[in-house]
Amino acid sequence: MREDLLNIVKSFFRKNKRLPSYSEMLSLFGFSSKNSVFKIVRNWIKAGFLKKENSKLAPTTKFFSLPLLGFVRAGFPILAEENKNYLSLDEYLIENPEASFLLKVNGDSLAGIGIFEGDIVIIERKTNASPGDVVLAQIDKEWTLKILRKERGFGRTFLVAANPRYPPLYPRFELQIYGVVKAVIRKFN
Amino acid sequence: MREDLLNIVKSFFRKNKRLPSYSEMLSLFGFSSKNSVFKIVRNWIKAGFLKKENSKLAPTTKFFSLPLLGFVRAGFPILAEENKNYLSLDEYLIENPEASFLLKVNGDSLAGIGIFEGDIVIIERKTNASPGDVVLAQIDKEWTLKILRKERGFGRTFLVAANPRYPPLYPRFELQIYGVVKAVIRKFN
DNA sequence: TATTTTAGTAAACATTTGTTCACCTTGTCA
DNA sequence: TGACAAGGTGAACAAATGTTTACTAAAATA
Repeated sequence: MREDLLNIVKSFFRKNKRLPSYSEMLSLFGFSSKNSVFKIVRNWIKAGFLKKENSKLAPTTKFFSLPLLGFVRAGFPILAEENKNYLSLDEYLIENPEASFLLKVNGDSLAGIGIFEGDIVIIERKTNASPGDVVLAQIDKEWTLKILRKERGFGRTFLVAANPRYPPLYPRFELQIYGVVKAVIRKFN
Repeated sequence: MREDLLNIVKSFFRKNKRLPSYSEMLSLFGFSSKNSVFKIVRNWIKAGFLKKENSKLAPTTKFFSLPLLGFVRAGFPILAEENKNYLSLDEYLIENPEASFLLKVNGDSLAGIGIFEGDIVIIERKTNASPGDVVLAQIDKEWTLKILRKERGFGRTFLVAANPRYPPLYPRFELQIYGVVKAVIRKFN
């Protein structure tokens, strides 16, 4: 399956954001006949790393994905080839790219749910949200990132932090929701 | 700048994992001369969304990126066009794709540093790590995800949780580091 | 208003693309 | 041992690609 050659293609894509043409692979691989490339590519298509529609080559999701492991139980991760799952982060995290943006978090008001200063949250623009959602909102003209709550009965909506040091925020005049947090990411080091 | 047409191209790329050819853009845009496409693409290249090397078209990082906002201070997010930053998640999160894999977390032993059950961590394969790193390790043949610590002086290395309910783990025989956690991601809902 | 720039059409073209065919070598395995 | 699939070379080719040139209409600008 020439995993080595596939890695060459992967790093070419990483660098150039496109697949190499057959002639380019020719020199990348050090071969001298386009047909060898043709046959190798055919295998990758069969294996599901690449695909072709009307003779235009493109990667598949699998091409970009990292293996996803899981623990069977406290003890052993599933490493077996057949149990591997693959996940492409971009696709996993961003469902609606047109309406999404990122926000760098500051403050520790959401520390209780594991959102810390410096984390990046993925926010999807929308003006409605459900109780429990983490929302980017404007409360009485002041921007903030908090958890949305609703009073029992036909209650008002208000905002709470996930940190006992911050009191709940009840809007004096209006509470305008701007987007909801779909994911958090944090990089170490 | 025809942002609308660029969005068509973006969603084409999202779906097909490649850029459309000029003829394909022709029908995507509803134009009837390849030259109009040529000129539009030329503008996108000038604007930094696409690039070209020896007449092969490819996206740039900016093409994939989401706008990254930040709070100036408690109060207002930077929304101004000129202050926008862009970030491509895949590139940001995975520095070394060949050596990286994902692991679904279970247990709450790292809850103190905001790593919860169900989160996904990005692990980079390596056998050495520094104290303070979150590591995937085998301690006396048992796999675990913990924080690496080193005793003062010329001390032994051992593992600790980020949760008072779990005691530190000193290896009886050996502590084998398998990789270090570079990032965490958590999806809501 | 007159003038320049921008966005589009239409046709022509060299280059490059992916594909196919015939052939050769090598290692696998029955 | 013999057969056969797999991996490679080399040449040939139709189709599609990106580019160029000339021309037009509309919009921006002075």
